[in-house]
Amino acid sequence: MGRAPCCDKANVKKGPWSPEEDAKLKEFIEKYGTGGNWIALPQKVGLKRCGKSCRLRWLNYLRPNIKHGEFSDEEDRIICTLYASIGSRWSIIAAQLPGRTDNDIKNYWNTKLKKKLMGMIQPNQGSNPPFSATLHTPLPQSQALPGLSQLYKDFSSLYTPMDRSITGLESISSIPQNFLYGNNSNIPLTTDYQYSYYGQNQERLMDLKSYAVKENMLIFGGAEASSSSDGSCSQTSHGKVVKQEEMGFVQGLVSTNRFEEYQKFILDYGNINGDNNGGPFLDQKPNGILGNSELQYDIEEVKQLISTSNGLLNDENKTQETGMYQYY
DNA sequence: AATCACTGCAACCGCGACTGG
DNA sequence: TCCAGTCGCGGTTGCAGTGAT
Repeated sequence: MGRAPCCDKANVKKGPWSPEEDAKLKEFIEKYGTGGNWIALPQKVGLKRCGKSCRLRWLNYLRPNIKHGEFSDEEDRIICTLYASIGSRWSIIAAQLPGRTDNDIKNYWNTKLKKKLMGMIQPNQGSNPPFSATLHTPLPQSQALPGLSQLYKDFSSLYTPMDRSITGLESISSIPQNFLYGNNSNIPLTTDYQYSYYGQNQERLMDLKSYAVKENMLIFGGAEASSSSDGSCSQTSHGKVVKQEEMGFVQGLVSTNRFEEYQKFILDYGNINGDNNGGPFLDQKPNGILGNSELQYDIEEVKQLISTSNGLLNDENKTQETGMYQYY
């Protein structure tokens, strides 16, 4: 038995939207809203379109403040960072890029950014890196510190499945910077990556170090490190919202179940908007954690990531993922 | 000028998750 | 608790535009 169609496909127009249809839909929604029911909307509007199609058209094209056109380097960086950390969760990534839609970002990744990165990690092809890139020197294996498998275990005990009723996409959109910031104040990035995690009450729960063990570490983004020298934290209250965000990231982290491979991706990243006050991430910059506008990728990992085009997730993992954690 | 190949993007499709009766 | 209806997401497709031959 098949799934019931969401609309009467025989009487539904498909294909590109005409300006008239756009105008009708836009006018209606601006006047009356969606009414919380997309399926019923086309009839109200007088369109022979599927409700899903209307929703898509509105979200991706007609909705106010949609930004089209070139992606900036900053946006590239954000996309790369988040893709490396959470995979193809386009809606979450889009939430970090005001005015961009998940579809836009998905298309951009599939058609341009992926190629850009592939070009960069295949230097023989002679293309320029999308952002400034430098090579890192190999690190001593002997200095290896606990990897993310251990981290995963630790977090598993800290978090429980999430209650969606108190969460939303918006909340998860703010991946806690705590994890993305590395402390490079004293130790060169090339030899030390420090994971720092601050939970509620700004208590430092975990402070892990890891060392890159492979050669050819890449840095995406500017080489210049920015710091939060005063050590102050702009967000003084860490209630549920913060926890949701933490959860979002941790889930993104642990859901991959490939921590040892994953750990080299999200090593040190900060100051995502290139200033000190912008963006949802920076608001939560914890005490003493330094931002660094660099992203570090292991070449082979990036290659693999791109070539699989499934990010860090696969079906095999999804079962386990949903069993242990829900994403939202 | 015609044809072909490639690219980018809008739109569609199917599925899992959620919700309310 | 179940189930139908709906939403939202990510993968995929189709097509128009553009460049190369």
